[in-house]
Amino acid sequence: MKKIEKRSDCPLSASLDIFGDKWSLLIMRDMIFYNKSTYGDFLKSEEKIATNILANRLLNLEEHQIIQKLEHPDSKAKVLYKLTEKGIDLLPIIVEIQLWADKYFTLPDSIKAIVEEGKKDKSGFIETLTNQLKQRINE
Amino acid sequence: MKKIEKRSDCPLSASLDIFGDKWSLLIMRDMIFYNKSTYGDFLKSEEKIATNILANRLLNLEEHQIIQKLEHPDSKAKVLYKLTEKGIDLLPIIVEIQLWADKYFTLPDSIKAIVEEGKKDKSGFIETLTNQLKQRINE
DNA sequence: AAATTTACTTTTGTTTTGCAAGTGCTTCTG
DNA sequence: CAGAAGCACTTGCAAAACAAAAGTAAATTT
Repeated sequence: MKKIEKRSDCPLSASLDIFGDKWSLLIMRDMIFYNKSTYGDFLKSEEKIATNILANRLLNLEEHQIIQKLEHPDSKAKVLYKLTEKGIDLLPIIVEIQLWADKYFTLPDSIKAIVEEGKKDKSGFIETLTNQLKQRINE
Repeated sequence: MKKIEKRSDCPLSASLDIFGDKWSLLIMRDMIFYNKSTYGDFLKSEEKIATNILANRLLNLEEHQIIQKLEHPDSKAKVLYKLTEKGIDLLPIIVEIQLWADKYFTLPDSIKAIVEEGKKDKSGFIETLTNQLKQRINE
């Protein structure tokens, strides 16, 4: 899809080449925290991603093996998007962003609860959730 | 500069609205790890950011109080860009991205060393560097 | 005082994004 | 079992963001 031109050897730069945009990590959030797994699920998110952008991002994430595309058990019309281990390992990054936001913004109560969990015992929270998610890979 | 349209109340989304692009965190990396502080410094980076984009990003980071613009002690022709506490607190995010990259990419030796430090004792590494950087705010 | 450095701005494309509509394959409904 | 609806995209087009190059203006160096 997009030309892959590595800007430098810097690991940060290389990572941003993959998910350094306004949408990719939101898709990951939806998969990790809200268990979303279909195209339609992602479209329903609060941020209202455009359908072409969503298709583009899903393809990109798949190409980088952060998600995988599988047959949906319930219907042939559906596609099941599933996290890979590489994708699950983005969780610590997302949590750190949330904690930063918690420090400097006012969060809505609905979200506050989950961020609070990560704040109390960060590595425990990440480890537990990561293990849960990795379990699901082989289901 | 840019219209600020918060896409949602999600802390992740709000954070990505600020630094969710391919350049902002690289500028932060340059300030945090390489002690860069002037426009010219940032332009010299390996990734070759365009001057207009750099100006735009610096303004954006300043507007969000992630960096501050000060008089350069050495010359009136120079501008000194300095991290704020809010900016320094992005360090854990950057470190997590580097650790993720370390797990899934091959890093060049030059960078490997510093990432290795963060890997051995993540929170110690972050805390030490954060303290150093926060010291410098009041200099 | 001329050349250079520094921090931008402007101009001119190119690329990406976002919206709306359309496509083609399933699956449900009467 | 035909038509409607659901689902995962694709396409077309205008608007916005981005990128490369050149230009500007103040400060500093030579």
